[in-house]
Amino acid sequence: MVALTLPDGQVRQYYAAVSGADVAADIGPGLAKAALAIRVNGDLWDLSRDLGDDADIAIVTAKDEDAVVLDLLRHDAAHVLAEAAKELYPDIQVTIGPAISDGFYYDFSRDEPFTPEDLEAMEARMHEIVDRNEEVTREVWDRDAAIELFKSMGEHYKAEIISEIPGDEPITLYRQGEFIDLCRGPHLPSTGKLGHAFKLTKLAGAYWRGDARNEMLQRVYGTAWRNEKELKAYLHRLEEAERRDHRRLGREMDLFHFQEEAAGMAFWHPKGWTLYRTVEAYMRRTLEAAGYVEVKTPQLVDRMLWEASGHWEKFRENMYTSESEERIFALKPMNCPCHVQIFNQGVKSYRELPLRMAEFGSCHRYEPSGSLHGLMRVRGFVQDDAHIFCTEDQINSETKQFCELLTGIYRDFGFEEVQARFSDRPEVRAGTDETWDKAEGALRNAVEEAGIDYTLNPGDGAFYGPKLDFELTDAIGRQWQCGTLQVDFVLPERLDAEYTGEDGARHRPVMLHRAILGSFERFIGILVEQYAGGFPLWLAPTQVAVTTITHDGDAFASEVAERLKVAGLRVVLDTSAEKINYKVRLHSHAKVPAIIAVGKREAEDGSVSIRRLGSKEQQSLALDEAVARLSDEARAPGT
RNA sequence: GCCCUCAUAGCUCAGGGGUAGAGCACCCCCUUGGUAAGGGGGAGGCCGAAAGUUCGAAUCUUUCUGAGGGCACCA
Repeated sequence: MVALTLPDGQVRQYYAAVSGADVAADIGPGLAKAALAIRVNGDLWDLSRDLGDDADIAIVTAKDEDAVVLDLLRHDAAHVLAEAAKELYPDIQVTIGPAISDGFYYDFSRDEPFTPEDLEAMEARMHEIVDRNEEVTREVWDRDAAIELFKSMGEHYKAEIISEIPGDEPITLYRQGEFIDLCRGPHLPSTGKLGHAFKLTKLAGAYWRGDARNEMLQRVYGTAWRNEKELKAYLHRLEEAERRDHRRLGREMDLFHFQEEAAGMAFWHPKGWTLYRTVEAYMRRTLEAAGYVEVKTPQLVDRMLWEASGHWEKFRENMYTSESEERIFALKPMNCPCHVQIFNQGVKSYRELPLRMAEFGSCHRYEPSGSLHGLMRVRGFVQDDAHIFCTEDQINSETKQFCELLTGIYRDFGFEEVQARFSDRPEVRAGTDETWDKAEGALRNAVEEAGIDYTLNPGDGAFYGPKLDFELTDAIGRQWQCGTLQVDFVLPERLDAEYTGEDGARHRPVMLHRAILGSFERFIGILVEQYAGGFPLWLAPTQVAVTTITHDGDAFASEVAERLKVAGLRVVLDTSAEKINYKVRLHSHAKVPAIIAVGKREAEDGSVSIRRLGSKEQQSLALDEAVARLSDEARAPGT
């Protein structure tokens, strides 16, 4: 006899073996129809599986927790895709096909590449398979028999996967129609349950087992949802992301461009550079207020220094080099060794610590061509870098201060949500356990006291010290890793940094490597996407457009523009012979936050009509009042 | 770096073995119109680069470069 306890506490007793489907049917025909899977003592099972023992159970339907249902659905979609692919191209090998966020993929091995037409054909076949409503059955196989089966089908990848499944795990195969696949499950009871709210989205290459030394497989990506409405919402989300794409907006708003001759390095246009300088000025001000000193170090440094710092050995492949006077120089990929050189000038006393040394350091790194991505991944960039030289005892307070500085800065840029990832000691590391204890404890305390949510990343610290990585969340929920704080015991040693302590003896300082924006390029890319180009007044490259309705307003418009400029605002004056409708449209497209229109009326009474970006409303104000309000709003944080 | 796709005017794109086309943007003229496109005219391209096939290549082939989507990488 089996006793099954439902979520509401009700206990059902069965004398014969029952499956989840049986129980659902027993409870009611509606549930039987809606049932997708069953939860058995917390684990998700197929409906067809026999429930052997007493258990707490819950029938899973489409109404259940999003993540669970969507995962089931997407995993099934991957199987249906594989079935479709096998039907259409019998010569291919299937490998793996998991559910991922927003969808699923399946990796295939095939000599001939898939074409976009193949993608359409596979999608069409998937819909057919759903309509066939094939029953999905679970089978437990003997390991060797399963390996033989897949080998006989020419599915060598599958055979390889089976042979690596731990011995104590059962080998389960799922059959739907003619298609049989190795899978942990669970699956929906039949292919019809998938429904039609899915779409194949893209073709891509992917290495077998994610290793670049292996064969490149062909990956087919798709998205799958419970219903058409959700699918549409998802596609809409993609459009929204595309609308915000900084590469597109960068061109449309005339902020920057890239070209072949300098792949991965931005050409900043006047408007983009204005934005850049605004961000830079803000950072300079904020860092100075936080007790940093700013420095500037050389771009091109002899390899001797990189050898001493250890970069030459570890990162040489990614460094640009140049030769002259029979010496090899490298464009700096980081600023830290140079900062230590400044620290090392003269004799440092403990009284000078913590020494917070900042640089807007222009760095170059050779990034693989395939990884370049607009401003987000570039080869030439400027870090908002700084190194804090301090004692071990100061790690705690410096970290805490840093966390506060960072959240304040993110907030000023409109990012409220910050998450941290805390990476502690790796297996192979420098420094004593005692020092690591101290450093880890300091970082963890600080991030907690700063009220930042954090997750643990055990063993992922740098060999020279633990670190905190900071992620901010943007307006459409995407996360970007920008800030970092790394404790370093090694570099001061390698480059022989020291200070005289209270005891008169020489000591090694600890170095905290830290950045908040990460790189200006990337951060500005994120800002563009965050605001979809519609910047708050203080950041907008052009803050006010002064437009005229008729030429009667030209003289007054010039006066208005001049007044605004004197008040420190970035203004364009548009006295062209276009109609006001056209001008409003033009400057709205340019995402100018404030459009002022002046005509005869305004010229006569010395007022202006202001229209804010995104609003259809106009506000009529006296010129003085308008200048005061706009310049007040345009004031950058900290000024 | 690897796989797939792409590269035609400033932008978005059409065309396609017989030396190029639209809309917007740009310039000029007319229009002075009260809040998201008034009208007319003009200028603008060696069709990403190189080689090959061909009587003839923007079009076909190959290589290269760059871009897009992934994978790998990301001190």
